[in-house]
Amino acid sequence: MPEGHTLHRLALVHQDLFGGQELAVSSPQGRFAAESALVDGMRLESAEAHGKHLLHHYGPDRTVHVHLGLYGTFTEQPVPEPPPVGQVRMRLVGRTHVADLRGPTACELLTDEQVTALHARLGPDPLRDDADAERAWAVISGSRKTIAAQLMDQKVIAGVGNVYRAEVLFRHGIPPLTPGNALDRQTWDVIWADLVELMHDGVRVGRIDTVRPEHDPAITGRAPRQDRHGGEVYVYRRAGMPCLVCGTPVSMCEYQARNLYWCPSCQA
DNA sequence: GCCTTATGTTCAC
DNA sequence: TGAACCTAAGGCT
Repeated sequence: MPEGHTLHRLALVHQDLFGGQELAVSSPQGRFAAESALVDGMRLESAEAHGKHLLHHYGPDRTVHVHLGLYGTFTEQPVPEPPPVGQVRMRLVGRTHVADLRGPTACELLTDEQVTALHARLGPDPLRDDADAERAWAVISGSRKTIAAQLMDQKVIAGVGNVYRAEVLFRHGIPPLTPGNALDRQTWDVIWADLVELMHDGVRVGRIDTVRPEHDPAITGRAPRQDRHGGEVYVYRRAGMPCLVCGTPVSMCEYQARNLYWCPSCQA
């Protein structure tokens, strides 16, 4: 679930369901109890996302910061408020809906200064209007680190995760281990533009779909679709399965403690 | 039912 | 480099 598109979608949903309302904020599990008391009953002014970080702004020095990590979830349901099921770190209750947060890496109250610092340590986000792709290019093109490594570095570019990394590199035939300083400007422009489009699609649809219609296995019959990431993709988690474009088995290796997927033929 | 794995990050050594 | 965090889903028995 949680790459940048998930958090931006949550920000939109929360803005829609809770924005402008005074919320009952609690921590049924207890681990956020002391801090939730400091925003309980306050009006949610706005919700925003930057990369994989979600921010709920209640007022000066009253911003709740959430990072879902690998398996955190945020779920919404209509009122009335049901008894909490499992470990609910934070619960929001508004006029019409209840939202429960489970298993996050981070759920904490930030001062305005800390919010500023958070934004400052994150790179441009393809899903934000204020994103400056030039900043990311300056870092990438000036480094020998591979494009695969830099796409996952949140201070270089915010919101891209393992799925979008694998898919955007595949879609443009880029070998994952290409050093950043060996990429040409045009290739970077194409990567950025495609991330903007793919990730906006992800926000709209609520899952990651990257396969172009002409390669859709349901149409070409080349391979069964695999759904474990929630959408339809070219190479992510398809190791050993035939490439949807050329039929070569998809490669995988462990790279910097994450699985890296690519087509050895299309991305030679 | 049990085991493995995961779209992520931080911290200790 | 590896462990910790601590949840859910899928595959297996």
